[in-house]
Amino acid sequence: MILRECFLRKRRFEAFQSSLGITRHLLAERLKKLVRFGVLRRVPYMESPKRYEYILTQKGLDLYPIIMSIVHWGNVHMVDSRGKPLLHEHKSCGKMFDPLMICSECGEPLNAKEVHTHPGPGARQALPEKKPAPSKKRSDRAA
Amino acid sequence: MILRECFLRKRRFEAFQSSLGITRHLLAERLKKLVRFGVLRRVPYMESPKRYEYILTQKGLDLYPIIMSIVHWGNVHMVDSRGKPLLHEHKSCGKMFDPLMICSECGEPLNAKEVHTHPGPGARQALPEKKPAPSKKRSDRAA
DNA sequence: GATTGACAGTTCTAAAATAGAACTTTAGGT
DNA sequence: ACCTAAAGTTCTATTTTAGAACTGTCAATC
Repeated sequence: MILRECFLRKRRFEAFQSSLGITRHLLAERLKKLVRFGVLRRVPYMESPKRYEYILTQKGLDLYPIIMSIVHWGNVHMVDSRGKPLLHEHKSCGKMFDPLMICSECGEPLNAKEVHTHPGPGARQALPEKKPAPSKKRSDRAA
Repeated sequence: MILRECFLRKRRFEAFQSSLGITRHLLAERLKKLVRFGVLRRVPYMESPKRYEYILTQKGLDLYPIIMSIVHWGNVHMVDSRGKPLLHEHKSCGKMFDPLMICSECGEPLNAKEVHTHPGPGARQALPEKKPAPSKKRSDRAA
């Protein structure tokens, strides 16, 4: 939710706090974490008293498709009779739009059933089993 | 993470538990919640002893773009030298791909700076202020 | 010149949520 | 008889979060 607000151009502590209703304590922690993760940058906008604002790094900006798809899901599945809570306008083409996820190779819209997943080179290994010895099988016992 | 596993075709309690390492208690709660929210359906696959599996509803399947974009973000920003943890193959075109989010109207890839957000008809009203009475101003006190 | 208000936090305690581990139930296998 | 599998439940200990008040620095106001 903090990130959603960031994409809505909110940048300051009080702004996040009042629009989210989150506790100040938690907000402070989350902001620290987001900065530590490199998603936000804490930049001073005023000296004495020192005041900071939080702005998205590139790593943070790259979260945009995630936020967009969440908002879109909400627009489809969490609506009441009144309609969508949030509309998006594409400045480049001037129209109200929905985000659409496509295949980078063929351009077709993606759906779960058409996709197969493979472990990549950076796949993390299966965790070392809690029961590493399947040695309980009688056949293994003797060995 | 439970949902990610769902999209990887995991459906059963033990399967989620062992691949996520989540506590069984928490897993049971989360699954209940996801069923309550209409994202998963709990369907018996065996009578006596009753055994259930959890499968995505349409509402759940519609979360796909969210999961995809999270995985993609991870592939870009959480990699070590080895490379991507997870690869996607598009069955329709046969190629390895990345998900790409575009504007439904003009087809151009989306980026945060090109989008303007408007409150829609279903926007929730601003919360009733905690300090509804700015009556602390002396001028109001007397009244 | 004392008070008020904005802003960005910090500090407390009480109330959830989660971790970690063992236990339960129904049934098949050996 | 004992073991295993599956899908949970139950328990205590630890962590997080909620909720509210407090701090410090400045500017503006009374």
